[in-house]
Amino acid sequence: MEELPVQEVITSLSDALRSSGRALLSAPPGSGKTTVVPLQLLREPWLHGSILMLEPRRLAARAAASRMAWLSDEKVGQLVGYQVRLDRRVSKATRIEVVTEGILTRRLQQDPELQGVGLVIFDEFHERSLQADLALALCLDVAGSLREDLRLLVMSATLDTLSVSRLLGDAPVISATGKSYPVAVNYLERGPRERKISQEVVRVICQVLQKEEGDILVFLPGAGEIHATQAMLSERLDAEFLIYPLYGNLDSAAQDRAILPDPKGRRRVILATSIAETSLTIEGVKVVVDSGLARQPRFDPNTGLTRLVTLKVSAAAAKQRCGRAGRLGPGVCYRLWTQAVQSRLQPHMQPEILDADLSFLVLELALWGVGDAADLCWLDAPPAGAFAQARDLLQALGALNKEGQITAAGRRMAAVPAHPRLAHMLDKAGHSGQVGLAADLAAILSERDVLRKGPNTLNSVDIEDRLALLQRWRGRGRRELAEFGADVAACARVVSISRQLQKVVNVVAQAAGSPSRTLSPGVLLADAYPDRIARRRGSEQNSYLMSSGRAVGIPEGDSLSGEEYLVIPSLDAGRSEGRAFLAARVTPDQLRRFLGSQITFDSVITWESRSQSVVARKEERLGAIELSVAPLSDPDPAKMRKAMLDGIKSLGIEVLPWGRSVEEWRGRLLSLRHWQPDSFWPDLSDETLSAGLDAWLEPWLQGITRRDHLRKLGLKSILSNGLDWKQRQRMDQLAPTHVQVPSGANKRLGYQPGMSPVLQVRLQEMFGLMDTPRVCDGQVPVTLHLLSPAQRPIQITQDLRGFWERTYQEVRKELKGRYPKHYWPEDPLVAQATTRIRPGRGK
DNA sequence: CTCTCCCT
Repeated sequence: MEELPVQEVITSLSDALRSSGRALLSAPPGSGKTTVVPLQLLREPWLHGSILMLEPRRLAARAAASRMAWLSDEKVGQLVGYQVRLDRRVSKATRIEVVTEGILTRRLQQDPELQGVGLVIFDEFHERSLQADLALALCLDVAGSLREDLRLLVMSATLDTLSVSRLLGDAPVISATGKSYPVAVNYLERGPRERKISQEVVRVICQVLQKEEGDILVFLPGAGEIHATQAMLSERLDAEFLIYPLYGNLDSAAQDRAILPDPKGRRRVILATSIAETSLTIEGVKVVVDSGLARQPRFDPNTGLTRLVTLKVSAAAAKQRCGRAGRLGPGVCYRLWTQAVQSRLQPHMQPEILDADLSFLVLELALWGVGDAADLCWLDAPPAGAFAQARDLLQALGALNKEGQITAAGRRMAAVPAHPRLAHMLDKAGHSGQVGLAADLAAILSERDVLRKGPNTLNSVDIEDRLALLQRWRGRGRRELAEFGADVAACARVVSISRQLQKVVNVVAQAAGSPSRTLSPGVLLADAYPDRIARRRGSEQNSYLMSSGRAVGIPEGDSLSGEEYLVIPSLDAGRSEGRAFLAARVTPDQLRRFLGSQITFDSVITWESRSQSVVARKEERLGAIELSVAPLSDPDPAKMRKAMLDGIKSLGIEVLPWGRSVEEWRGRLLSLRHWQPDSFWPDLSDETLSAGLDAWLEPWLQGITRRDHLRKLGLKSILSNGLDWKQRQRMDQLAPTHVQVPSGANKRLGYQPGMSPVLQVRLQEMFGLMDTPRVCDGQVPVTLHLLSPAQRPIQITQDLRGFWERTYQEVRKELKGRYPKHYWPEDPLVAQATTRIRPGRGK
């Protein structure tokens, strides 16, 4: 104990704590701070009461307690004790108690004064877990008001010491050195054709095995990369090398195999996630190969879901990984990135509080009496978006009232050691006598999956398969459990957790009640996860839409494949489609019976472009999913007309029955509007009609529900509806449909908006007329298209008089040659107009 | 060839 480097700073640390009550100890791994500091400080005369030390992991808490007990020549539970979930070793004699983070929060909530405690130590604070940040905020609150004599010590390996010191009220910073061996760092470039990280890692491992001695620890981001690397590596390496995967979801027997050195002394390659960074220590490692990647959860407050992202590690994490090669003697570290990249790494990983589901934290704060996070002091305050999402969820679960204050149900939920959703489920189950099943479900969802995953195991996300394993565990089939693909250690843990939950709920529940009804797992879970009830999407076998509107897939060939309705409590949000990890069947009838208040009935009246018609249906919905559809018996006529209008808008006004006569009528009107802009002529242009559809067309759409029905519309009478009798008279007068020509025939005028109307007429029919006919009270001359007897155009003019005077004689010569039998008088103005070959003769 | 880690 005397040799440890932290000994040198104990005196100054003690002085700092005595005088200012707060201190920050910065010491790298191997300094001995976790065991030396509590034991030494316990002897200080200024300390009144016991020491409470916080560890981020159960394993670390137990290990620290037993090491300290051993150093003080005692058994654990005497002077030094510990408490983690489901395991408590303390006695009246205990003066140093090591606890995990959740335990400290519980204790603070039950006894905010922390009676009998003189010093709280936060170990490994640089990991910045959500729980540790919360615990420190609560302790600062206590030490600032109720217990001004409570001393606080924050210990960390690498940390932004300045900001922590400021948070602690400018507490003194004490630094100690570590005791570890030097590790030589090598930076490597990625090979040109190595597209996958596993290819690169395999190449480096093969080189390193030849160059260096000792076991190799390889850091990879996740299980996928580990398995890919393992497959490639086992092809390349002889059997004399041992390859072990190591990650959290691996069962504990496999984890143990990876941690301990080979008794026969064969060389080992351990392919690990960041679990080997701090949580597990592997004996005999001399070489570290670091991919530089880590997977981290990202919580999205908009969806209430978490997804995993692969990120570059922080400089601090890379240093920590490196250090794993220098525990026994000098080591080597190979980094699969360049020095240029190294200089751009983030100094620290994002603290959990900035990227996590905050529902648990917000419930704890409400129980503490704090509705606004700003009432406490934080190193990084909880983000407003996630905070608001958590408050909304807790309100929906009945844990908070509208003002954000904790309710009676919220108090009961806070006492349940599980996620607030699961606590809510347990609380409700407590009243319906279904605690056993609810506790099993909550335990399954809180702990590692009891079903092992691998090539030869059951392919299932069905939570009922897990319940069946627990049944077997409790019954006589425990021995064969492994054959059914069970992770035996995980089963044991889940069963213990379930027992603890049942106990808590039965104590807390107001009326434990007799089993009033038998609820299915799906029903219980639907109540806790109403936003994750899912319906299969159409013809897809494995794709679902959740009530929240998000898409989720289940694995192909899963035992739940093809199920119509599921509740999906556990999933990865993914980018566009999520992936389900655990799900339960549910039926629409169950949803109606137990989630009735969340089901809505919508009358949907809408244009459906597929059938080109208005559809009116009654939809029974749970959020984004549709439980049933039926035709609407008495749809609101106004909404029907509106939907038809939407259809017409989407198709464009071309779909209306524009016949020739409507177009002609509109041409006349638009022409008048052009000639008399200040008069009352309405604007019936395409643009204006399209823009004003709702006003002019809507009243006429009664009973019109399909595109075909539009033929029935009398468009001309609809459009002329805006003109009164007098205006119509005036229109006929100013823009007549026909004019009479000298031959006596009535000729149609062709109106184009903005242009003079066109009169097409054979030249012979115009003999005797001196001037161009005019419309619009004589303001607008028509445009004459003078035609030959064969209706070929001869001349276009608005000046008939000029034509007679200047052009006629020339035209006459030509026509005479081509139509010799026809009548071509020398003086057209005195000649008689005719519709025939010559005037006065028969046909 | 699929899920990082941790906690009441």
